[in-house]
Amino acid sequence: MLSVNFIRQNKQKVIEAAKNKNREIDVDKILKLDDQRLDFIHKTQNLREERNKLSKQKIDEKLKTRGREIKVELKKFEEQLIINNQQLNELLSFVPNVPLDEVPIGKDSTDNKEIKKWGEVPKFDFAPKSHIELGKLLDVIDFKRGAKISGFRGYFLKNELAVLHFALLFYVFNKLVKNGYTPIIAPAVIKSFTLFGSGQFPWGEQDVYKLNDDDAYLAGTAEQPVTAYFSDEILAENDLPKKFVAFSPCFRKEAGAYGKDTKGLYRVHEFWKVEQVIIAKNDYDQARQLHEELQKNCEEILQELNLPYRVLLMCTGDMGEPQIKKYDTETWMPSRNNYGETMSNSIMGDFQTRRLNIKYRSKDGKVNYCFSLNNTALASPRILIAILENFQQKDGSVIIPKVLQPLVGFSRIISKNNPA
RNA sequence: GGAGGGUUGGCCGAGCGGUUUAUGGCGCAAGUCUUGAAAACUUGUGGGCUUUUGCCCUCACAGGUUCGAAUCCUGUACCCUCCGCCA
Repeated sequence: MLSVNFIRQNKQKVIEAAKNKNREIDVDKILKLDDQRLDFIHKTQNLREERNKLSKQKIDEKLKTRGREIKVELKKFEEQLIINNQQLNELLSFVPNVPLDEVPIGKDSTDNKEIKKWGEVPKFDFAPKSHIELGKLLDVIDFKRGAKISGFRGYFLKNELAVLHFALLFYVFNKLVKNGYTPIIAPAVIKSFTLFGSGQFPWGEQDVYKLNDDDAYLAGTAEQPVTAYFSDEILAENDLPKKFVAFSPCFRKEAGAYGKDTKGLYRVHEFWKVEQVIIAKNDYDQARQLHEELQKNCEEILQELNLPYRVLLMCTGDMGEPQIKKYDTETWMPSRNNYGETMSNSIMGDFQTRRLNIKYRSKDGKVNYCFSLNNTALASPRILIAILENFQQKDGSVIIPKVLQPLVGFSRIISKNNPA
């Protein structure tokens, strides 16, 4: 959420930003509604002032009559103010955040800028298999029964891969704990305000599972519960930045992605993620530094796993509405013959913290909105695609990354004689 | 699911129809003092409107009663205790 005052003072910038993010907004209508809002505020304030003065005087019938009149008038303006505020907030909630100057302007993913490449893309002297084929051969993924039990995009992870899945998540979680991040297990059943707060709503409602008639939804990422952790609180500047490494299951309807990546583990309804979340003070330079730190963390993880990857600086047209700068980290996936997104690293500025009312008191006593950032540390099973496909051998076996071998207790996944 | 008790500022905690502009304490910040720090003292410490002065709102949230509500009534949310169920 941007403040109306910011929009008023940076009208052209806000209009440009929305256009660059392929969004339409009506800034003039917003400003007109705000003018009306101020008018109603003045009217109600004057009436309240009169009422307060009245109630301090000695009461007689004449004052009582005026008191009743004030009550009626006040109610009229208060009701109009409420309607006005609703209309204003509705429009405001659709205004996307303004990207930083270094973000390239572009229409879609073709305009993203590749800023880094790491690792050697493997060259196979045999015909490499996809993770779907490997999963079947090694008896470690069961899509058929997954669909039977869970439905479209359902899957079971089995045997060594189920163990590897846990090992990966734990390895990454523990690595960031050692880096000083506060470990946290986040709820996946969350209230709607957290989804609005993170900026998932109003844009991405169709992608979220809603439970029954309660105010209960399934989280699509731990970003949602963890960013909202400090909602309605005022933190001390000395305690910032707050850095979290969060674990949660993630649920996505993928309603806008029918027909896209329909096979395999790439795009599934249910997965698990270790997520980095930072709540920081209102400082762009520090935010940029923390953004780089989050980036370094996720790249180290891929390097330790020895997976080839590249980093993209996302253009305006391929960014989410809340974000002001974003890196996507993509890992090489042989079956796609391309890199596939495995991490997404964003600065949100105060967009989320305004919606969630997260503030801090600075050393001079002033209260201001925090900044928030987040980046994936590891999402599984998507990362398993890269591991299975990059480390496959001619005989179909898969070598486990060295750093994980002590955790899983084996060094290779080999094909089963009698796959179930 | 059932029965009670609770929710006041960054935190603790008074107030239970009108001098409450929400007592008091703690924490935090600034200032005075000091070589520096501590202590002590002074001031400040939620949001909005307003050029200044000042005004309005804020006692979980939403309604209601009243000339007037932190205070009385109703509903909702959340927390605590106990019973039941349960990995």
